[in-house]
Formats: sequence, structure tokens, C-alpha cells
Amino acid sequence: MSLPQKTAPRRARRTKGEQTRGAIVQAAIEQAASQGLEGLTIGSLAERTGLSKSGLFAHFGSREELQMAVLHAYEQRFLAQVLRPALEAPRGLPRLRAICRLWLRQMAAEADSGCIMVSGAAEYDDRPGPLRDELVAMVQRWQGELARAVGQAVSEKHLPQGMDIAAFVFETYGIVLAMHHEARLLRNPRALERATQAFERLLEFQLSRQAA
Amino acid sequence: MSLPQKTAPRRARRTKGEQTRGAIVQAAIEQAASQGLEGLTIGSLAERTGLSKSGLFAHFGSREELQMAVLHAYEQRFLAQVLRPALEAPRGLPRLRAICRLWLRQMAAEADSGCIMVSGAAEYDDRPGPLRDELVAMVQRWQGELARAVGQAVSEKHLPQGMDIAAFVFETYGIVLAMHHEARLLRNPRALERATQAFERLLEFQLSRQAA
Amino acid sequence: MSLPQKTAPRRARRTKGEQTRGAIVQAAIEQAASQGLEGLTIGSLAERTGLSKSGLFAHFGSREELQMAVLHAYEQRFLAQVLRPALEAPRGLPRLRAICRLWLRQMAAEADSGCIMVSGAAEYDDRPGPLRDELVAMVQRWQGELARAVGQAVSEKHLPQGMDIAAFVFETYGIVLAMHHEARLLRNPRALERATQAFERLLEFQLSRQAA
Amino acid sequence: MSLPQKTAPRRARRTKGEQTRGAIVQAAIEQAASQGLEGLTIGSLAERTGLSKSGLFAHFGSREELQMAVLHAYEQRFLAQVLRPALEAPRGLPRLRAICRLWLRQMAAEADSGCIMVSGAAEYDDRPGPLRDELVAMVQRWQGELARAVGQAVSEKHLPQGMDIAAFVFETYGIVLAMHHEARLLRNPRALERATQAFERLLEFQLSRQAA
DNA sequence: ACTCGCGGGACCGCCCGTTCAT
DNA sequence: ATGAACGGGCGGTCCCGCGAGT
Repeated sequence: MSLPQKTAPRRARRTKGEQTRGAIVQAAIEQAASQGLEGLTIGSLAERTGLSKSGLFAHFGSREELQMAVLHAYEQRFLAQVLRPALEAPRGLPRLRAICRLWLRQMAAEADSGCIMVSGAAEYDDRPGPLRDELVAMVQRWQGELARAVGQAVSEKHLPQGMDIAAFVFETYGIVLAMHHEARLLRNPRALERATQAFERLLEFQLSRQAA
Repeated sequence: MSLPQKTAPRRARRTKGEQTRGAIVQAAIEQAASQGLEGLTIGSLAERTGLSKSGLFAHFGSREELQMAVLHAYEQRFLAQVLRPALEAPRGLPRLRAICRLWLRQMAAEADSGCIMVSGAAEYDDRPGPLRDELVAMVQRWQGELARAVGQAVSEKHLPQGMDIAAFVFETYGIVLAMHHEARLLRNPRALERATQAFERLLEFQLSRQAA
Repeated sequence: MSLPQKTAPRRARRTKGEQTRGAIVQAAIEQAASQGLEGLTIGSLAERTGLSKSGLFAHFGSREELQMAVLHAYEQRFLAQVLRPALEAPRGLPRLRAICRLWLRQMAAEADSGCIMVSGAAEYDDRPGPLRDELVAMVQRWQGELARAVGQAVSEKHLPQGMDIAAFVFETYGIVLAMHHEARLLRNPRALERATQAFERLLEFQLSRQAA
Repeated sequence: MSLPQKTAPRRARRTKGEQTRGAIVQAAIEQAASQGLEGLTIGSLAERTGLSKSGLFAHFGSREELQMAVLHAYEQRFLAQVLRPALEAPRGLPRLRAICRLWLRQMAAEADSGCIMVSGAAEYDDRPGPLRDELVAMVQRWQGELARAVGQAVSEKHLPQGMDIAAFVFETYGIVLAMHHEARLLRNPRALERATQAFERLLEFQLSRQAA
């Protein structure tokens, strides 16, 4: 899909530099996931990618831009793996369920590497700057997507009219955070199971109201 | 109760060194809360406390011991502010409620400074070593306390027999994490409100089962 | 003979880095000679060379590597000044004499700066590690060269058959050490004279046996 | 000759402070022998002796004075073990032999710990200051003793009239240095043997002249 | 256009010798 | 003789630019 080529005119394909940059970001995501975005040092990343520090550095004007690139790339990947597949499910409850299941599965899969959005939240919650701003925006975008899916389920009358959507999103987020915490810090292998169960209980609670 | 006393009659006052050390740890807690335990550098802490680097360092054999001291001190303070007052409430549901309310209130109060137990979990979830071990033990102790309180509520027949205690603790923890996330990263002033509401819903769900 | 060359046509000049590194090692030898290899600190060396600490440090991965480089460079220089010229003298006694005279002259010339091989021996005789190992190997290589020269003198029948070569080397080494001691510690200007005399007496003793 | 006495009439016993000081110096000698006089740090010495750093420090006004004390104490011990017993041997060659044998034996015994006079010579040969001055004086005193013993052997007609006494001392010193080098750096167990042999050869050479 | 070699400056954790009040 | 504190220095690592090479 992306063979490099040098001289040809009108090139639709990515330049060599872009390829390299992509590979760097890829490696950076891995490193940031385990060491945190602040633990992303240029030296070790250069070593991991086989480039020289300055060569790597030239692709990004500063460490901060590198971190920013990681943030963006992570979001794209996240959406591609969690949101996009779920869009195939029919609007409403099925799609909401799909989203959350994929989300939880994704978190579980990342239990060994770490989720940048979650761990980044803890890293930057008290560290003002562009990175924090971007992270906040990213989380809000995601919460917006969740809220939208819930709203659609309400519109489709799968969930009770007048329910507190923000509260639902809040609680769902809590379940994911708890799973991340349980899986990564406490290394509890049953974390996914617990989280799924909790999410179902959350739905059940709303559905029982719907019935009433 | 355990103040060292040599020969002098009834010395109630701590030695100078203990006082200083206490003040250092106090400042270290603040700094660790906002910058993370790994962001706790000896230089900046020395500046904050007005001591020289070496003078400060002498109180702890290494940076790691300093961090460990912060962990211990934080746990003591946490228990004193969250658990201890709640023990005055009668066993069972009242005490459980008291614990969780105090906990949430404490998290809310720490919204500006940060909770070491929560942010530390993210920092050390992939960083093996004594600090991680201690943090894990600390979290487990606290989850144990929570489970005990829930168990007592079951014994007192305030909560349904046979309920899944671990699941309850898991979900409660998620609510607290969500609140921490919402309050600190997103600066949502309604985080406490949301969390309290969510906790009440959690209880309500169990109580409705109890009734059945 | 072993300069790295990539593609460029006949690049005879060393790269900038190699030049700098060479200059550093040169300065390091001087400093180590007077302060000892352990007295070779990165800070002072940086000051002496006009580089920043980190700039200097980057040329060697660690202080130990710097010390090792000093050891190697010193050995090269030593052999170039003491052994190489002597190889022009005919095998046997003349060459042995040339070696020892050059050696003594070298030590005398270094009276103001110090000989790393001699002072290093005292520094590392009780300090295990790679540096000690290297130093030991270096001394043994040199004693091997001496022994070889003596052996050749025996083969050439310039020195008595069956003489104790190791003992001869031992005593020669003692003379050099005594000269170093006398010249550097006691600042005795007649040290070279004394040492030369002693060496001649050593030879004379063997030659008198030869005659018998 | 110099027992301290404060106020009490005719107290033969040393005060507590002097005792402690003696013990410190004793430990310091050991440490200096293996780590060098410059490797004698107050912290580690305090640990070794069980005193506090400042407590130890109070006995000597500075580190330099401590090192000086070590130097003096070492000299006393050295003379007591090497020179004093030899004085029982009759003047002349027997006494000279006794001195050198005891000296070599002493060096051999110190092969594991190190000789401060020898290693100190290398440490301070380019480090001006009181310590160097004292060390030089110490070495010169010892060389003076050796020269005196040789001179007596000449007077007693055990050694040839008109022999170069200083040269003899020089060569003897070289043998001892070579032994120290061989034993401590190269860990050659036959060092003492070699040195003894070399010394005998030195004597033999003079005696053969004497005969002529 | 891209990559690298080389160097700088700030800061890190740690340890040293030393002082001073107790 | 001690505990507390200090100033300075250690080896080492970080992020970051300049100039030159292909």
C-alpha cells in the first residue's frame, strides 16, 4: 500500500520522510503507552528506531510536537478500532453495545501496553500546556461520541426517554477506568469480565426503568 | 505513643529532625500530588522547603525512600480523613455510606492537588519496583477495607445476602476514578455531584434487589 | 591505516569528532599522569579542553571508558617511544640496552608528568574491575616484551645460557620503579644517572658470569 | 617519654579520648592501606568505627590532619616492626641483612593490605602540600636509616670501602618496590622469593668486590 | 530534502568534608 | 560525641540546535 518512490511527478504516495515519520510515531506510541507520554525520551526512541537522535528530532520541531503527533495518531487508531467497526451495527442500543464492548476489549488488549488516553489523563491533569489541552479535547470528542450513541438509543426508544445521558457516560467511563486500573495495576485477569458485567448491569438498570 | 524519649522527663516534643522530616514529607506530598511521584525531584523539593539539597537528602537515604515515605504518609492521612471518621457511624449501610461519602468528598477536595493513590496507579502500572509493590499493597488494603464495610452491611442485612461484594467494590472504585478524571482533567465542577448520584444509584440497585 | 572511510574519495583527514576525541584523550593523559587515573574527573577535563561536560562525555559512554581510552592511548604512545625505536638496534644485547635506555629516558622525561603505568599500578592494585584487569594485562604485555628481548640476547649468546630471565626482568623493573620514585617523589635530579648505573651493574653482573 | 597527663597526679593511663583516637587511627591505617590515603573518607571511616561523622571528625581538625596522623602512626608501626627487632643483630652486615629481610617480610605480609609508604609515594608524587612534605620526610628518614646501616657495614669492613652507599640504597629500594608491584598488582605469590634472591645477589656483587 | 555528527546547558541523584548547637 | 544542615562537586542524562554531508 505504501511503497516509497523518489522522483516521480505528482506523487500521491507518501514521501520517504513521511514513511519514516510514520514509523517513528508508531514506535513512539508503544513507548508512550508503557512509559507514559512524559517518559517518551528522544534518546531511547532514536535507539529503538535505529535513527540518530538528531535525525529523529528533525522530524518534529520539539519533543512536544512529537508527543502531540503521538496523541493524534493514537486517537486515529483508537477510533479506527473502536468506533468504526461499531458503526456497522444498527443505530441505537446495538451500536452503543458494540461501541462499549469494543472499547472494553480494546482496553483489555492494551492491558500489557497501556492506554495513552487513560494514563495521559493522569499525567497531564495538573500540567497545563498544549498537550493537556489536546488531551482534554480528545477525551471530550470521545465522550461526545458516546453521548451521541446513547442519544440515538434514546431516540430509537431503546433507552428511557429523559434519562440522564451525561450521567450514563460518566458511569460508563468509570467502568472503563476501573478496568484499566484493575488490569494494569493489580494485574487482575478477571478485569474484563468484571467490567463487562458492570456495564450490563448499568444497561439493565436503565432498561428496567424503561419497562416501568 | 511511640515518640522516642531518652532520659528526659516526659518529652512530648518531637526532635528537630523529626519535625523537619515531617515538613519535608508534607511538602513532598503536595508536590507528588501535582507532578506525580516521579516528578518529585530533590532539587525542587529542597527549594520549596528552603533546605539545601544535601540537607534534605540526608533525611532519606535515597530518592526512593523519600517517595516511599510520601506513600506511607499519604496513606496515613487518607485513612485518618476517610476511614477513621466513618467508623463512628454504626456498622453496616450507614458506615459504608459514610466511608464513600467521605472518600468522594476527599477526592473532590483534592481536585486541585491530586490524589497520589489514583495518579500513582497510572504512573506505576508499568514500572516494576518497590514503589509499585507498595502502591499495589496500599490499594489492596483500601479495597479490603471497602469490602469489609460492604460485608458488614450484608451481615447486618442492609444489603442483599449473596451479593457480589467484589463487583460492588469494583464499581465503586470506578465511580471514584471517574470523578477524579472528570474533576481533574476536565475541570468539571459537577463531578462530585455526578459521582454521589452514581453511588446512590449503585446502592439503590442493590436495595431494590434486597426488597425483592 | 584504520581510519574509517565511507565513500568519499580518499579522505585522509580525520573527522572532527575523531580530532576532538584525540585531543581529549591527550589532555586526559596529562591529567591522569599527574592526578592519577582516578583523579581524572569529567568536569575538570571539560574545563581544560574547553568543552562542556556533556559534549565531552558524549565521546565516551562513561568515565570508565574514558579511563580505558587513556590506558590504551598511553600504551600506544609508550610503545612508539620506547619499543619501536629500539627495534632498529640489532637483536640481542644492543636491542635490550636500547630498550632499557629508552625506557629510563622516557621515565626521566616523564618525571614532571608521571607515568600512568607505574602510578596506575599503585592506584589499582587493590581496586578490582575492568581498569585493573586492563592495567595488569598491559604490564604483563610489557614484561613479556622485556623478557623476549632478554631471551634474544641469550640466544645470541650475549648473555649467559640458563640465566634466570624472569629474575632479570624483575630487577630491571625494580630499577625503573626506583627511578620513578626517586625522581617524582624525592625530586632527585640524579635519579636517571643512578638508574642507568644500576642497570649497567645488572648487566655487568651477568656478563661476568658469561665470561666465567 | 610523652604520656599525656591532664590534672591528675601521675596518671599512666590514657584518657578515653586518646583511646578512641587511637582506635580510629588504627582503622584509618587499614582503610588507607587498601584504598589509598586519598581514598580515606570520613564517612566510611565513621561507619567502620561506629562513630558519627562529626564525632570522628572532632578528633582531628580536618581530613588532612587525619591523614597526617595515619602517616605518623604508620611510620611508628613500621619502625617498630622492621627496624627495632633488627637492632638486636650485631652492627654491620648482620644487622643490614636483618633490616632488609624484615622489610621484605613486612611488605610481603602487607601484600593484601598495601604499604602506605609505597602507595602513598605514587599518590602524592605530584600533589604538593603538607602530606607530600611529610611523606617525603618519612621516606628520607627511612633511607637515612638504611644508609646508616650500610655505612656501619662498611666501617665494620663487611662491605667494601668506598662503595657507593646511596646507590646501594637506591637499588635496595628498587627491589622492594618491585616486590610490592609484583605482589599487589600482579598477585605473584613468588614475589617475596624473587625479591630475597635479588637482594642476595646485590650483596653478593658487593662481597665479590670486597674479596678482590 | 533528509539525515547525521557534534556540542551546549540545565538538571538529576548522590556523596564529600565541614560547621554548629546541643 | 552527636544530629542536623550546608556548599560544592561528582558522574550521568536530558532536550535541543548548528553546520555539514548525501
